Amino acid sequence: MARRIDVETRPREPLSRERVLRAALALADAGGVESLSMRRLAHELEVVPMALYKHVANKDELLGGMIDVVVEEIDPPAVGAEWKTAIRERILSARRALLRHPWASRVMESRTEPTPTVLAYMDSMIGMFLAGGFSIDLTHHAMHAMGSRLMGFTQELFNDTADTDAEMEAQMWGSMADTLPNIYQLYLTVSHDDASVVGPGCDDQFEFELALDLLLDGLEKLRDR
Amino acid sequence: MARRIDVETRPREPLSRERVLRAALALADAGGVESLSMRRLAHELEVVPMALYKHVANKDELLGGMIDVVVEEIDPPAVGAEWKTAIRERILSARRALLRHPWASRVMESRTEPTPTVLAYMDSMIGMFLAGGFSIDLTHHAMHAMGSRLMGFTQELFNDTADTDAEMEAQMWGSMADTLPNIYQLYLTVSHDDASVVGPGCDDQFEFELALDLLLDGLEKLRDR
DNA sequence: AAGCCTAGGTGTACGTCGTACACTTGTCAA
DNA sequence: TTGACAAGTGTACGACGTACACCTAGGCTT
Repeated sequence: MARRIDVETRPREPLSRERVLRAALALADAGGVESLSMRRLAHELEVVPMALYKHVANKDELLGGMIDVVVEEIDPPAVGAEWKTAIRERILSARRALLRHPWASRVMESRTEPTPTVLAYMDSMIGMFLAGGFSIDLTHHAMHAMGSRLMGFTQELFNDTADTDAEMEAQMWGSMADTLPNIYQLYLTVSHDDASVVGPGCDDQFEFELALDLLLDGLEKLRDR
Repeated sequence: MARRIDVETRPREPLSRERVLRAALALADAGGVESLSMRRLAHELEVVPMALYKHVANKDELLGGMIDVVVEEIDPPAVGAEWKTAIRERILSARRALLRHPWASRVMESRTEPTPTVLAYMDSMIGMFLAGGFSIDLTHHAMHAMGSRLMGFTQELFNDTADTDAEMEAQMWGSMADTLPNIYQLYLTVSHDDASVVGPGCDDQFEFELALDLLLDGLEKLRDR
């Protein structure tokens, strides 16, 4: 009887919480969060599913850890800058992190409890408002008014990234002229705007900054009143 | 051999899409959306799981139908009112509908494609901005800036309705004084504010209206420029 | 009256999921 | 040498959504 041959010569570096998180990030980045299962993740790491549970309590904690990684990618507050530009820049940095990991906003929304890392981010944001001369009460209102936009969330209802085939889409727009005249009108004007647009004729970055500035300017007026 | 006795005398009214939706709404209202499964829903209707599929294509379509029911609860636009109060009132009505069905916002966020009912609501919202004298372009920006708030979404990051036991909470706040000083400070001032508050010392309705007015006032300024 | 179509409800089965629990194995301290 | 402990394994369970074949009762055509 032949003895077992080591078909796998490399000793396979051991798992670790960090390695698990990295692989989970990669999986979610590549295929969306719905393609991230404990079993698939284990498979990716060439390990049996239950091995993950030695490094992560359960799937929920895994998701929390993944969010922490994303939040930690957000730049620290700029030093010495005026409050508004400092907050603005930080939120734009958060948005960049979120765009790098499109699954993150959905995951955050689906969770009920914030992780300590997220709390720390919120705490630092509160500090930025206070440092900008906002009273405690007004800072409180500001945090609520900004809401998830503080984390760079776009807060759009539907990300129109769904790629339907062109034919069906054309037919849809055709029938829309009668049933949804206003949306149709909007679509017409937007689609032949200037060329500095993303996707279906609409610059998401511009829209985000516009809404952000609307809020920040409004808050500033409240502060100075 | 005794013939089978009808132990079930009432003929059990037949299923229908509407009956399925109503039962699904009830289930989600009662126990949250995570307690809504096709199997449980079928059980509630005293029917075998697969029977549902004669009235609903699949679970996703069921969720879409549930959202439609919620959206249809939103009041129609007030006639003859000024644009800002009309939009304001309608959004507040949407918020009331959402508070009646707390699962609805999460479900909407998790979907990629809007239902025709939701599209109709958006269309009518666009119409309200146009009727208020907004240009097409500015209306477009307004719709983006309002985002999911148009549907009454609160856009808070974490709904602090999680009821942890008091002891753990007290301990948490204790350690927080050092690690999260700003959140702690906010908590201190908010918790002994005036008594016109809801829940943990914070009037969600007030915060929602404040943020809403911030945006509407800002948009109005853009329009008049 | 006879036959048949069809809408609506049933039963069984498959593949996937998260994870509990008992086990082996490899490593290092005493 | 022992024996504790951390890390990985194997098996199993109860959910889940839903494909597919089947039954059955009512109403229509002939």
